[in-house]
Amino acid sequence: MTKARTEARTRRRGGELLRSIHAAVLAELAEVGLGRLTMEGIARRAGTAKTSLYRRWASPHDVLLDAIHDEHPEEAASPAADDLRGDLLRALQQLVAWMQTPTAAAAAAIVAERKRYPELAAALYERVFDARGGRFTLTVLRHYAAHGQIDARRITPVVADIGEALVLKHALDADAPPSDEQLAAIVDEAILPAIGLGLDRPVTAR
Amino acid sequence: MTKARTEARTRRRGGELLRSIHAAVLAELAEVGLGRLTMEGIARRAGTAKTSLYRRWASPHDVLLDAIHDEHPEEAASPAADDLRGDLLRALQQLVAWMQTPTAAAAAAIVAERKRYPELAAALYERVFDARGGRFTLTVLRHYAAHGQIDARRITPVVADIGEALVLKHALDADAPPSDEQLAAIVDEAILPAIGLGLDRPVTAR
DNA sequence: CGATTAAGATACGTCTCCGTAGCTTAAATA
DNA sequence: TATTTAAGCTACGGAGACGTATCTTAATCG
Repeated sequence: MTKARTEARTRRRGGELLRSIHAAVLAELAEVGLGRLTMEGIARRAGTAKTSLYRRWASPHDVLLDAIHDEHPEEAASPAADDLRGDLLRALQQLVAWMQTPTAAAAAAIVAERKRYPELAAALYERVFDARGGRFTLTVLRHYAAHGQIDARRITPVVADIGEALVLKHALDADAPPSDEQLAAIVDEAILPAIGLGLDRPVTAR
Repeated sequence: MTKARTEARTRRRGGELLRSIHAAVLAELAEVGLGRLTMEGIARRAGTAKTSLYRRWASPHDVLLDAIHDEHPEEAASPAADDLRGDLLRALQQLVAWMQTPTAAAAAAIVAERKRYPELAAALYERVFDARGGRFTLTVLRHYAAHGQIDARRITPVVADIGEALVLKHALDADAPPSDEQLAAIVDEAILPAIGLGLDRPVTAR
């Protein structure tokens, strides 16, 4: 008697199976967390056999690293027009969009537990954060500084981090990314004043 | 023959034992993470019997909640002198000091995994973040606004978060809290400009 | 001091995951 | 089509944690 289970007759190989496994490990990470990632769990979710995983990877973390490596988005930084405020806003919107990616969720989990799994964190920085520029608003700020529209001396490490830091903090506090209005407030009330382009009064009534 | 193990002759009870268990669960959390907290691990580390834990708590998370509840620091906000910059700096220093606390490490772990363990996160906010004011720089800003030294309309939610957000981001990026010089840069380059007290040129050469 | 309370020690069956072995069989390749 | 390659399936002993039960005994209280 053949098995005749629900698993049908088709046997996936190579790329198709690989993509399924990558999706499975990211989903598993989101559900059970980094500390409970397990070969059995990944195999279950991917609908494959544990032995097939062990043929390619030695541990759940190795599977995860491969998944992160292959799924990273790799989008370019925003090209700057002649609209500093709009470009800053778009840069933060790109950041928010990326934050809702499965890869970003995985990255957050890894960063949060970096003390426990330093190799994972190191690989993450190497393969994701360094690969994509990382810096969202900094790209914009440098562009306008290069064109003499803002004082280059104002673009300190602290100033370059303001936008990202506030988006991050908002996401942590509210458990949701900031809205476009909140992004605008970040630009108007924090970033622009820091580069010497503050308005005389708050833009958002409050 | 009695056991004569290293565990000596003294049997701890009540408060002493409880404190040991609280320390154990925080240490265990730091070492293995929230997803791998285990009654056996806590018992081992506290040098007590698993059965003694089950008599009081139903799960590792319950032990952890008790520990957080009892260990929270509860320090008061900085009293404001007539030195806005200095008070902001001191507020951020208080934040940095708290971040190095075991309770803060536990809080970070819980916040990072709040999607997975929402009851834990809820309890954390209730028992820690609400209990202590939470807001470090906000207390200072409100004080000076009340005394008319800064424009109250400038103190928006975004502006109130700038200091904390940058400290947090620095800690995440560098895996270490910011130094006093870096705190000063945060105050001078981000917070003060946002409340309309920016200097004409950057304070820290860079 | 005697009685009561709470902690320590041990043991148990059950689960889940570990990593590996062996075999079968579908898919790709020559 | 025949062969090779890679995936699926099942099973195993080992480890660690689960939650509970039982018994002993130290600490505390009346």
